[in-house]
Amino acid sequence: MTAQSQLDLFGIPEKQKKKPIVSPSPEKKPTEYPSPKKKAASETKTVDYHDFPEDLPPSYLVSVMYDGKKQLASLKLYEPVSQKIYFWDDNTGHKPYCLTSLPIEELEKLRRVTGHSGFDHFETVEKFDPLLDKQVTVTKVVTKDPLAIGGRQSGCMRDIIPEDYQKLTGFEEPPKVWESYIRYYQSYIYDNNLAPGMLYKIQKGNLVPVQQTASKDTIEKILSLFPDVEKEFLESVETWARLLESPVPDFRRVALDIEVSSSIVTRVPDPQEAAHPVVCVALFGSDRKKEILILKRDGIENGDKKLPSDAIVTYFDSEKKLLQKLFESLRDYPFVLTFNGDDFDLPYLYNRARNHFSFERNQIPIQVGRRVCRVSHGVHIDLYKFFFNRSIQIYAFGNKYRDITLNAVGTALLELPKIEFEKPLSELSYTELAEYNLRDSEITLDLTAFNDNVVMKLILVLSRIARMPLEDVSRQGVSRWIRNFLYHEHRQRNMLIPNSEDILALKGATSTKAIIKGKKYKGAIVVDPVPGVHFDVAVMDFASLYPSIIKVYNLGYQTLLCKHEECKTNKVPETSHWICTKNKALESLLIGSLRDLRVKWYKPKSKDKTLPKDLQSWYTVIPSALKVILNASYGVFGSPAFGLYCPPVAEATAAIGRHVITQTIEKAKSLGIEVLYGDTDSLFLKNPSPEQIEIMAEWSKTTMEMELEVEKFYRYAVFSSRKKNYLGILKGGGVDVKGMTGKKRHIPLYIKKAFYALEERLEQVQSPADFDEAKKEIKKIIRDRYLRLKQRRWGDSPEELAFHVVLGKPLKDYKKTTPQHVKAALILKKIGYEMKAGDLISFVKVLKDPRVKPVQIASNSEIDVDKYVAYLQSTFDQILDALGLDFEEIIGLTKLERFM
DNA sequence: GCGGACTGCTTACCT
DNA sequence: ACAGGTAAGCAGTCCGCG
Repeated sequence: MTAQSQLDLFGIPEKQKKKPIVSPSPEKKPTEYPSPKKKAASETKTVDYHDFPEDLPPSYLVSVMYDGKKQLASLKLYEPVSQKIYFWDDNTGHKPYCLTSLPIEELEKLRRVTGHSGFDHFETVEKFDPLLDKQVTVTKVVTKDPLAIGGRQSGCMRDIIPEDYQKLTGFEEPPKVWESYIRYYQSYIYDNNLAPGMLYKIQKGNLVPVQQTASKDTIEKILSLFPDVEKEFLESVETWARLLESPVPDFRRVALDIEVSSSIVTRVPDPQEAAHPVVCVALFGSDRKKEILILKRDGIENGDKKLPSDAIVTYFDSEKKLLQKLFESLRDYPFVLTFNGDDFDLPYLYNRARNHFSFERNQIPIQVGRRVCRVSHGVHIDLYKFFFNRSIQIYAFGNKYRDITLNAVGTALLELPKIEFEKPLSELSYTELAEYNLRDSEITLDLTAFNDNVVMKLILVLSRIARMPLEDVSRQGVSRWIRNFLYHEHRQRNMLIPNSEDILALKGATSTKAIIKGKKYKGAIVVDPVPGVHFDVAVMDFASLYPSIIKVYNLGYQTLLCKHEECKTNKVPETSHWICTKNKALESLLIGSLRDLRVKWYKPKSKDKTLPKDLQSWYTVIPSALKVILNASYGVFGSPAFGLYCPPVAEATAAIGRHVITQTIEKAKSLGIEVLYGDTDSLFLKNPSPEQIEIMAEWSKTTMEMELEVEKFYRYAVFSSRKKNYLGILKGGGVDVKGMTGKKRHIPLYIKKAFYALEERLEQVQSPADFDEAKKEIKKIIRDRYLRLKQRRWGDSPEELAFHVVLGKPLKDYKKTTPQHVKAALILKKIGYEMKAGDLISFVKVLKDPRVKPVQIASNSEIDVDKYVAYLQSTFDQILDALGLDFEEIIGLTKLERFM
């Protein structure tokens, strides 16, 4: 539950390694298989990258899609030796279907069903209904086409079965339809027990999974960590272990970035219209191959920028030829990376080519969808979407990047900033533009290549866990990942996948009252801190508290509020909910085994420095991926967007969490340990002895089955009376600052600098005796900053005084109030800036009326100094309280002056 | 007409 | 489109005040 961790994937960038296959357990290279016949990318108009080999050596399943023309599932496989994508079409005759409670005889009465152009046939099947807790007989309605099940048009099975049957019989309760919302290719993955990201081969035209014989030892080792567990739990661990211990390919890929000429500087060109020419394109390959395509234009200087000597630079007289060459180069790479390519680069290229140069569809290797753009010959990954993902941002990259722009993410993760120019892009020379363009593509590529390709590995491992194509897993959120792996497990066990609304109707009600207005249920406990400076503080926390609770307490939508009378006494504390004592919940089993695998195997592995480099890299990726999933595994149950949405599951988890921590606090007190603070799953203990710590850990394990461990020791910690707000100096150095204003991103740099100086000074303090001296210097730091403000000596421009606040929604949606950053944004809009949700607004506080001004147009003379003094005060009050200091006294106001 | 108490909105953060 | 809890600042409203 801790957000920060040594396990995040951020690190100093390394040179990308050249290695065909990175295998955690050394695999035989698949060279014994015949090499697939080569098919050169021809320059003719034919786009037939569908290469359907009879035999294919071990290849990674990277995507599954539905081919509407052929009406079947089509797979993309990445062969790591030739580094090409091959296609395989389903040959098993698998078809789309949904399930319904109506028997065949009744369904046959429904004309619109049997007469539907997409209708294929009915089958009677047995399933286990997890909501009714019994075997049921249902009818499988099989169709020729997924659209017949539940497309966007009306008249599909999902709608007409209940509608028409109700009309026919006049019954109040319409018959149920299940699994009609599942995408066909996902259904195909579930039914065939496929795992995207894993190795398959094609043998005499059939798809065959490749068994990983060499990883057997590792699997055995892992399983031996779980001695006395139930068979089902062990099987689950084994499945996860197989998915996670498989080798990883080297992804041959290219980053694409385009530049478009535009008349208005502050506006992004519309990709639908694609009205302006594509003037420059940069391609940056994982083989470090650089290609720059430049359109010749009137009046543009060549410029004197030196481009890299190994870059292939081509000038084009005609934009059409440029596009042709670009498409040809793109086809050479199985994986295409962009930053915002779904919404800009790819649709722009497609529409430009179609609308202005009459390209045929098959001449463009781009497929434009509503929200996603694919490349027809391979896999397109839009890194904007991936890095935008909150879970990835926080848990995988430890919140290292704040806003999601190529520059911000690039700077934070790569130390490779964008190239800046004083003039607008339209005025750049050819070589200047090319340099800029190439750098963007380089950043894009490196975002996936740094730290030994962690990002590619992360996407791969997530797609294995979630059973989703790489394209989807990189674009969708954690609730989809968790939903899909749970759906898959339902199918594997022949369980009916319940409709979300049925779960909600049966067990949707919560029974606690949230502290925050508008929330569904009560959450975690935050203990009031003991204000002051405390030396020798041990921070103990529960390892994955919520996943542990889900595991130990058997939580899941099936087991909460179950049907059995005899379970009703098995109450969740502080709620009216009960938990089943007869059956095991699927979520409990799966999340539990995943948690145990992370704690028992992957976390220790990640600290093992004796492993070879590539293995070390892999063993940092996996715990991060697991962390992302586990951290969200509780929250999704409280989210309506989640397919198995069940608020009582989330509510019970939080309630048990409160119970666990409350008991632990009581235990500490009974041992005579002072509890200084605690939040959700952590306890700050004042100077406990090693024995006391041991007793706490042991007690927690035996009485609650929860693992309580020391996370860190503070030499001393500083608390005010505020929750979620403290500063801790670690034993051995380093400062943790949590929740303090001085660290928040929106605060002006001018104030942050003072806060940082304070931090540095506090870090020097070794003992209570050192504080006297430190306090003196802290007073000086604050007084200096204050005086400089008063004397208006902050620099040539008010840059350092700017607040930086994100625009949370489109400007027009601020209806109830107009916050200051919105006022600033409105001014910017007036002078021609395009303002959209997610933009970071920088503004300063001024004396004149709207009291704020965008920093771009503000000058030193108009700054409202007193406002900044007030901010300085509130920022430092958070610390000064505890140190026994007073801001106003520090800046030289006497008690009397303050009173007045 | 104005100021203080209050509520609600908004953002950033913690676990 | 994972959750709830907390801090802070500001916008807007209501009420009392001869």
